[in-house]
Amino acid sequence: MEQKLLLIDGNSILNRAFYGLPDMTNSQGLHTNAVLGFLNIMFKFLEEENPTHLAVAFDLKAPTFRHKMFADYKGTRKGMPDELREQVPVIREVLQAMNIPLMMKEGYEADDLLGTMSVLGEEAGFEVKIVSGDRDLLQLATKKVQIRIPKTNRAGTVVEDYYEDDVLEKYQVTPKEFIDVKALMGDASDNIPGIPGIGEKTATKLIKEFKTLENAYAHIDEVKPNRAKNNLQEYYDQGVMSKELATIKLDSPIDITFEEAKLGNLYTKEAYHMLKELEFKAILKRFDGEEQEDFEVKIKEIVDLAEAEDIFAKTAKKKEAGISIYKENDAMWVALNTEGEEVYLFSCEGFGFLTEDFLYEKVDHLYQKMEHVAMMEVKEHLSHLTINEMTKSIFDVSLAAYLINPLKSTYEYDDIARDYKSMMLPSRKELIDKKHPMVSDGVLSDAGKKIMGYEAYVAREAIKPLSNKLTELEMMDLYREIEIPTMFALHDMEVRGIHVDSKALKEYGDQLVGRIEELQDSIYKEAGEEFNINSPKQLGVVLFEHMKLEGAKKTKTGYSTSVEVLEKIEHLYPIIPMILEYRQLTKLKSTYADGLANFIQDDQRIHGKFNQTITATGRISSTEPNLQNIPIRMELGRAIRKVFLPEDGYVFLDADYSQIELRVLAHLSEDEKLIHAYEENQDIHARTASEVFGIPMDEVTSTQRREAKAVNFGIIYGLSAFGLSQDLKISRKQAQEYIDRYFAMYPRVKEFLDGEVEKGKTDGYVKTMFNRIRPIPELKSSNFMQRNFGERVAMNSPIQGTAADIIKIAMVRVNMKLKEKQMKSRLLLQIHDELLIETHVDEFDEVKEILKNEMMNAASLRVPLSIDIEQGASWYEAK
DNA sequence: AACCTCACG
DNA sequence: ACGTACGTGAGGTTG
Repeated sequence: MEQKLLLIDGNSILNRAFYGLPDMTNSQGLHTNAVLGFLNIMFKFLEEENPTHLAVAFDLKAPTFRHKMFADYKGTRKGMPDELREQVPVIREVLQAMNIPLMMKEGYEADDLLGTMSVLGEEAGFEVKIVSGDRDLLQLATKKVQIRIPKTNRAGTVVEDYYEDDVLEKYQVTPKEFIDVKALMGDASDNIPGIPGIGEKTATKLIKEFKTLENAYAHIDEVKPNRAKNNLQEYYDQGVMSKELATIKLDSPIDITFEEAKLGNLYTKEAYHMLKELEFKAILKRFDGEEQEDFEVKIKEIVDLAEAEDIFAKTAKKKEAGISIYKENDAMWVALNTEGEEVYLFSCEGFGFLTEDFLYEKVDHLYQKMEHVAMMEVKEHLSHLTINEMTKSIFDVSLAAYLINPLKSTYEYDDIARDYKSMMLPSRKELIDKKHPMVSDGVLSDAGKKIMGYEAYVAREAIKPLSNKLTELEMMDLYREIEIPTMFALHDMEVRGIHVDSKALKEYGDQLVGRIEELQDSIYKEAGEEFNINSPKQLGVVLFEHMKLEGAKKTKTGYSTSVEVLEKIEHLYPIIPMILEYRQLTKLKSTYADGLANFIQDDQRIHGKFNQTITATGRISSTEPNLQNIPIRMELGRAIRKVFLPEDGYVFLDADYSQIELRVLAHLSEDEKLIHAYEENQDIHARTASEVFGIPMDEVTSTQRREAKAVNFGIIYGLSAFGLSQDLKISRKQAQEYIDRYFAMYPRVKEFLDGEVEKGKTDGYVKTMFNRIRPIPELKSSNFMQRNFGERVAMNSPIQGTAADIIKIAMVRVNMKLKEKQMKSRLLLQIHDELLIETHVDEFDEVKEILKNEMMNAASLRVPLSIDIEQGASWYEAK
């Protein structure tokens, strides 16, 4: 069998992988995307080529000949970003752990080592494949040496392959001549100067004609065009030097032998442990069973009533337990862990002796007796438990983990185990698929048992590390006093739901359809063709190519057809306002009219979900459906609020904070002017206008007030001149002037914002008034944009987050007050700075008092909190 | 699944 | 020179 040698251009592939994959870190904060990408590419080629030998070449860090020589020639070679730099030693170690030989030599580039090795390999009778992201290596192609260049585009990875003939076909020169082409045209990225004025076209033409640089010079009189001739004459020395630089050395010292490069067992213990630390789960799967030392819990199944009683009785005497509850249809399971790896699994599948009520009662009892009962997502189980805001033993693992790092997308047991116990467990997603469901035929599957076992075990194991971390970050009060009670308020809102008049909603939708069809016809007529107006792609082509409208702006994939673009040309073409209206109406129809209708339950109410572990700032999020983005700004959309109705005998009371974020800013910054303005209950936007424009309050025009309002908003968002200029449609210079003047008038605000950015940089996170943290990894990024973003986040998060804390407190207190007093009125919705109460008519005044009281006193700030309350027979009227 | 667009605070 | 306002969720199209 023929021997095959696979050579990998380490730096080049690592580089490709780094830029090809989104930023990624393991739980230690080590960047890992380049290493993962590299390994994936390597495995892909190993599988495709099935080589007998393998080696990877790297540049050594020391500056090499080429770069030293031209370090000043064309600026400096771009240093690699830190996020990539830290991954270089990692991939080397991983490869070494896999027994893959590395070729590295001071004074030689990876290119030179690859070139030399490929020549040696070919001479020794190998078929040679070189994998690189770099076209420079094409000069190494022969009939036996193939250069393979993987390219990532959308769709996946495509590989360009080059034997000698392929180079000739694509570039019209042989691999050796390719060097001369490069000597003429130069290569900025490689600091090869080339000959000025000669680009790829001319270079190729000259080399096709003269074969080499030297020969072209020898026949300088025949060189055309004139510019090339003159420059070649003048810069010939530079050309010779460029050729030298462009030539890959084929006589470099090679430290490894073919014997060493022989492909052996990649899947070593060391490699396994390294990959585990890198948290490359998918790659770990390649390792054989022996290496898969997956941690397993010992599950003991209990179906006997007496035994169950006994276990729960004994458990109740202990301090801590971890529990997992799973329900599907009529069956229900409970996993319980109190120590070690032993997990009891109680099931009431079908006709067991254990019942659902029994198990919930037992769990409830544990909450009364034990110090800590740990579970994930406790809110999902509250309907069956009697625990309440006062229950001290509730330990919600998901909530605790969210507070410690609110940036994660999931808080499942495997995430918790990895982050707080350094354990790599198979995830729910890995254990469950279509072939392996959680439950089949009413019986909990092996995968299901495993998952529940892990959940109970991890929940208990996580109590200490999570508590310690919360204490260390001084977030225990936030957890106990705000988040746990908030969980109950959210659960109450989910259970209550909000009444929607489905008939009125249907009528609203029907009324839209008529107008949508009219608009569609007019648009087709205007465009002179029929197309899918909902497709931005088709719409862009119709508007800016077929109809040749001006004002086209491109996005990555085509033309932008966003409102900002269309509004600019709204008055020039009749089709544009039609499209804008069409967009508006179809949005209302699909997302709201039809969308909401799908969620109306048998009780004629929509029971949306309120999520507590989603946002980075501590806000609540709303899904299935989203009840926090029901239209209000435009009248037509706002009308949909007429279908949200209180029950008979009730009215809506809607209370919202007035400018809570600006008030928070006044408090946090301690700016006396701002504080004073709020103490005096002044019109804050007019006041800002007066300060910024240097005019008396009563001379502020409406335009000036509007602009000042935008500045105030901008401050909260982490102001940029660009953003403000966009919003106000003024020049960036003008916007910058507003900002400068604002900060001159409110110096403490400036100090505060700068201070937050500083804190973010030193601590890695910023905090709210109630110690909620928001980590900002972007502040450490080497990417300008990312860092900028991080700075804005550092300015915004303490403000938005503190406001979120305050309304959570108010929400909890209002909800508890209504429950304590056993009132009929109930809290239905929270929309960031607003609470909606379905208020019994007999309780109207009392509820209003409660709202005022609890909302205004939720936090004590340097400025008063102020609220607006409205009432109505529908949400529309109450706003 | 990614992108665009747009609804809200 | 870079290309941006902060925080969300959903529907439609397209690959």
